Amino acid sequence: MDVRQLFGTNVRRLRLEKGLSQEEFGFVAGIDRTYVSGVERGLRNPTIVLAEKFAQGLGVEVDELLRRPAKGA
Amino acid sequence: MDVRQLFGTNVRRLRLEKGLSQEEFGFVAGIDRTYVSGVERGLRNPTIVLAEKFAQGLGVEVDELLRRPAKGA
DNA sequence: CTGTGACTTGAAGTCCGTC
DNA sequence: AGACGGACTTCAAGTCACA
Repeated sequence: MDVRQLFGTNVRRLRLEKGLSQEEFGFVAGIDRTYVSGVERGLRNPTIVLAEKFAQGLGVEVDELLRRPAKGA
Repeated sequence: MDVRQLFGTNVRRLRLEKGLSQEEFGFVAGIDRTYVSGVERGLRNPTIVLAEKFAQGLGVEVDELLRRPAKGA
């Protein structure tokens, strides 16, 4: 699994859990909505600084967004 | 603590634990020695794809490099 | 062996709009 | 609400010489 895909999947999951649209999330996180879209689809390769911006907007730690889903869960 | 500093500190710690010089690590990870230097000092803002390259070279998961040191340890 | 400044090229990141 | 396109500016990627 590609890191970008992994990152995007985690972002989407957490964003949905918070019941936010891409636009709303982009607004609170201070990130362009088209960029959010690209990231969630694994098309973008964000920097670690941007990654933290995503994390803060989602209320989680950065490393959580790069964590591989636990198999046994 | 800035993410870049955090990332760099983790990289340096892990690299030292493996007893590698920046040059040696750069070689195994396929990253320029000066780039490694810049990252370890928190001057660079690597992308998540680069971050994974660092992780692979160090034999750890990506999220580990962005993990904040546990206070109670 | 490492730090550092400088440099070119490519991609990150933003903004516009459309479907 | 979200996918997707183009054009644009900024900055990261990657490498060098030198301390």
